[in-house]
Amino acid sequence: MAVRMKDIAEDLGVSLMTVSKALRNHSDISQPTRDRVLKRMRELNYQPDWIARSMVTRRTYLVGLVLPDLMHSFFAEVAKGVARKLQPLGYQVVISDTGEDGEVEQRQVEVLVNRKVDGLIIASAQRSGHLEMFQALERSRIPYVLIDRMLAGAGAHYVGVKDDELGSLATSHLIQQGCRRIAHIRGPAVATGVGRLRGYRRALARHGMAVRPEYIASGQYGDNTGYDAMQQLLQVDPRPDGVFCYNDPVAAGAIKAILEAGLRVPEDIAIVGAGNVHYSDLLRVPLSTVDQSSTAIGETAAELLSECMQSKTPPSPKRVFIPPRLVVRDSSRRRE
Amino acid sequence: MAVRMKDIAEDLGVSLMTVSKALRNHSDISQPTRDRVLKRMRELNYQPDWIARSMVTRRTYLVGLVLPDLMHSFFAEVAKGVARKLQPLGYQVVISDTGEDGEVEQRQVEVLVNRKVDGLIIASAQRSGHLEMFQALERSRIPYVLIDRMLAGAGAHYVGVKDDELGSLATSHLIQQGCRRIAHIRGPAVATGVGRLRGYRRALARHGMAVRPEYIASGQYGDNTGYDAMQQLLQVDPRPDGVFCYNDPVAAGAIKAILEAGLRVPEDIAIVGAGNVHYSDLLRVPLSTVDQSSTAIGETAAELLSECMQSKTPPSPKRVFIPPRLVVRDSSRRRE
DNA sequence: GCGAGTAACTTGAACGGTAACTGAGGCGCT
DNA sequence: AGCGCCTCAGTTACCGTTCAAGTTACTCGC
Repeated sequence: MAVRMKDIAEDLGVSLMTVSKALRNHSDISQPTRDRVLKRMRELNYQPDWIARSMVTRRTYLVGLVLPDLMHSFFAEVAKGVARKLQPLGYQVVISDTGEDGEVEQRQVEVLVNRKVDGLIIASAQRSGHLEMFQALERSRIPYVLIDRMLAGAGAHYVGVKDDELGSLATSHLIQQGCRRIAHIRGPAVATGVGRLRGYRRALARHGMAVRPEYIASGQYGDNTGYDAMQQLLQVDPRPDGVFCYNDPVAAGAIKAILEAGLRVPEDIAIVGAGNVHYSDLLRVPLSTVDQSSTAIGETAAELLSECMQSKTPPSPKRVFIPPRLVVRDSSRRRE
Repeated sequence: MAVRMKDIAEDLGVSLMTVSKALRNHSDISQPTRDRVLKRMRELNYQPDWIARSMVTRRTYLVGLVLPDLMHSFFAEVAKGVARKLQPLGYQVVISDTGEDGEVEQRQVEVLVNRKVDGLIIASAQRSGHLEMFQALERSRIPYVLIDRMLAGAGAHYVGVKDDELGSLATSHLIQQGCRRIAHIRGPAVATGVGRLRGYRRALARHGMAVRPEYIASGQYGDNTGYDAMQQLLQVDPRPDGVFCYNDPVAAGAIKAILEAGLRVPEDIAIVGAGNVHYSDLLRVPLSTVDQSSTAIGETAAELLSECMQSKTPPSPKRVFIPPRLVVRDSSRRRE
């Protein structure tokens, strides 16, 4: 089997503790001894046993990353950001895809807590108001950072954009492009969905435009719901001339519906999405969108979490807002 | 702190071992005692400590999933398939994104082996011929399954498509659609790239068409390389009228280049990709592609691996080939 | 020349489990 | 009565590490 510290100790005729100290370059050991030990370790290719170590240190160097949907490239990008920051620090990332299901999420978080991960990063699929999971999390004393979707509840760390700002930015852009009948395909009743809707409303109000309920269609997360929602909007009279979509997949679906109806994007209807997924530029009509700096979100969350995991006392809740950034492509360009 | 078996034992006035046996419903325990123990466990919400258990059982219930790029939705889909199969069995999946870098991959695999994962699923970014990593893996006795990219080397388990078959299928399709000057944007020198190229060659040969070196452009993995490669191909005289692209992102980039050059897809140039990524239908031109059943690959690999992890004796290497399936969309439809 | 101080190493007890024995009774059989 | 066997529970010994608390042996000041 693998080499253990004991083997090296016996081999060198020193005690186990000496080896252990040398390994972790503890202070009270002489340079010659330290060298002898380290040399032998290298020779035997000794690899410390994480499990045994975890057992006594109570740290696993495992971090849980709980995401609603890995196939949504926004989250895949976040995951990359998280891993990139955390791996150099010696952490491994356990990714869990909840399929946008709050209950699955809750179970997964339980499992991860049970596994004694050192920390968690969560883009929660919990509906607003459902906070049991977080109360349980608080009790477990495991530090966690929320990303993308903020929950009103307890003062948790958060990294993401302000969704109302995002919604407002996208909507204002459509107004500036000359759209006058602006619709919104809203997302589900999670924080992001609600916030973006609020931003949409606010932007309209600020420009003195009325919010027409029939211009607010319910989507969910994916492209087919965007397709369906858009078909409904096309029935409304007068037809909208601009649509702010909850996210890019929804927007892509909406564009498909518009083109199939024989209309043009952006001439007849301008479209803005959100997320700036990496293939936005390759869609039927290159998609205008609001960039959320997904990689930065992942990296920042990872940094914040690693701070929390270092300090013994839980630092006061921090909220990092990443400014949303408009990326204009063809789908909304109506004026030069 | 958390409840331990010891607490329950003392609480009930039985020995620790009794509790342990009851928990794992070992045979030599009476029903009444078992019930008493289990009841108390539930009351105290006892959660076995994975780490302590791993320490002695030498199993971690962790599985490593090593992928070249999570943002390529093909791999994200595979990951979902793997997780879906493995989580119900009590395994957690540790995902590692190697960024298509063989060295990073090697380090990551080392880390995972070191962490004593129970098994590995790998879509390797190793260039063909570089087998050190796998030799080391064999030595570690940790079961592993290769996916997507087969390596000629040792008899490892494999799940994926036959890439030459895939290449041949795509190329034949272009021929059937009436293309006569068929180019290929090839992938890197990993198994998939090589195999698809071979299939392309074979299909041309079978139809008595010559393979023209200037029709084979070097791409890599991503859409921008597809874009660049296509621009080169557009310079060739005579211009190709059909292109089989290494994968969907490459194909998407190629389409962008063609449209920007003022040509039409598929009328001037027909395009086929591979992978059937979920947004294929939403691209500039809905993309014809070869489906590789990514989810099925993930699930099958997971099943195969869990078999290996169960049986004490390493089962003989199995290769599961998933038949590639042509999905025709607009980008290659030239005949009704 | 003696106690205090210190540098360098050792000891023993966890950490929370599991596995392989060991042992106490009860029962049926000769 | 004595033997073996079965059922159920308890004992003991780890698993590989870390940590707090020793134990040496040597230096130093007075």
